[in-house]
Amino acid sequence: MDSSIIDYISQFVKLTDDEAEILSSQNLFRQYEKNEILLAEGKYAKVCYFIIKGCVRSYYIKDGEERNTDFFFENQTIRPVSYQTKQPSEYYLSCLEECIVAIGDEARNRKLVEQIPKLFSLVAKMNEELLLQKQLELDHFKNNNPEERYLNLLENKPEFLDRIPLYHLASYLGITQVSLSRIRSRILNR
Amino acid sequence: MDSSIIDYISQFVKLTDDEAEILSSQNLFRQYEKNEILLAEGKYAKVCYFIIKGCVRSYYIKDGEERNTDFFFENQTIRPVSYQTKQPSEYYLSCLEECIVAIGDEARNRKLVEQIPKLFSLVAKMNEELLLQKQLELDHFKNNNPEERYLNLLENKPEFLDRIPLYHLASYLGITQVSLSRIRSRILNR
DNA sequence: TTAAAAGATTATCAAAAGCTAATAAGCAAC
DNA sequence: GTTGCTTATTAGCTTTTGATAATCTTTTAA
Repeated sequence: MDSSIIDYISQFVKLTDDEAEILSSQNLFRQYEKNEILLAEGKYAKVCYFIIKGCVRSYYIKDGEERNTDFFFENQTIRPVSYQTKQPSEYYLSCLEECIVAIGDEARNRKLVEQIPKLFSLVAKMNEELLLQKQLELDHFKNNNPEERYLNLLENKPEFLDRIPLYHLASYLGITQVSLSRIRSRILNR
Repeated sequence: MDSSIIDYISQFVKLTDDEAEILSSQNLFRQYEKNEILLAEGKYAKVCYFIIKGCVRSYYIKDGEERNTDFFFENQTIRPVSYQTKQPSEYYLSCLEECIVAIGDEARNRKLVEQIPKLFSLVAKMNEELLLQKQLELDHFKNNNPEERYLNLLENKPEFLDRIPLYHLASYLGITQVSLSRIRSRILNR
């Protein structure tokens, strides 16, 4: 049994042995191939994900082109917008690498929170933190040009550069692949 | 007594008369002049705000220039990043107009949630919703050019155009004032 | 090992944004 | 009114990005 989830949650709240047992017995693991789709546009997200291993890419289609919005790695939770809104998803979730993922559907999640009430405030805390990060990310994006944003990525998320192809990073940075390539060469020749 | 807060909360959860009474008796109102600073960079945010009347601008300084991050109007809650993180604020909050604001410090807020427990899940719900909005806002910002972003503002937040000077909107749109002016004339002559 | 596919860079040209400065319009105070 | 201050537009020039196409490199699979 993989203990990633228990380890992850234990960073934030103390779990009793019973609670840890509940968690580890409840979780459902699945393996996905590279490029396999977890969630497609138009579908309803019935589940949340916790990545044990691998990398998941979130994107949507604008003018026929994929626009990447997020990349998720090990020990990250994916709670699709569609899971929250109960509306058809506007986003795709697709595996950038072969992935091992823990999956929780709504009934399972609700039952878990009933059995371990402290999970409720943990989720609230995590959402607060996520909200904060999104705010900072948006502010940064608005007030820095593409070159600054690329340098910021190099500095703060080097794993993105290691594991994600540049042509995917380009739309994540809000620019074209060609422009990103020019920025990189501009930085090199300086 | 102003009933904005009660009315606002009642949209989301049913309040008993007792609970409404607790809320309306607890709240502290303050009036601020135009251009008065609610929170300055480097200060600790000890309180949250709920705007009864007026408009508050959030900004920070980059390269000596003000960069606007948000504008808050009537019936909006401001929960400063610094209030959440307990770190000195990187943002300013300043009144764009004369304002009437309800203020709640941490002790008061905590006590309120104790007396009216359903407020806890309300706040959690609101944070979820805010997170969703920020995600959409960020995605939109990344994948639309300045002209599209301006048109989107016209379409979806016309009150911004009515109540906020263009030179403040420019940095909110991630461009210069001059560029915004060009975009506007480009749209007109078409 | 070789061919095909995927990923990255370079070149050219047009469109848009930044920078700076000048000008114009709107509005409040005297 | 007219003076000053704030807000908005316009102009000239430079830099950057977008669009498209061609080329080069790396990875994958036969």
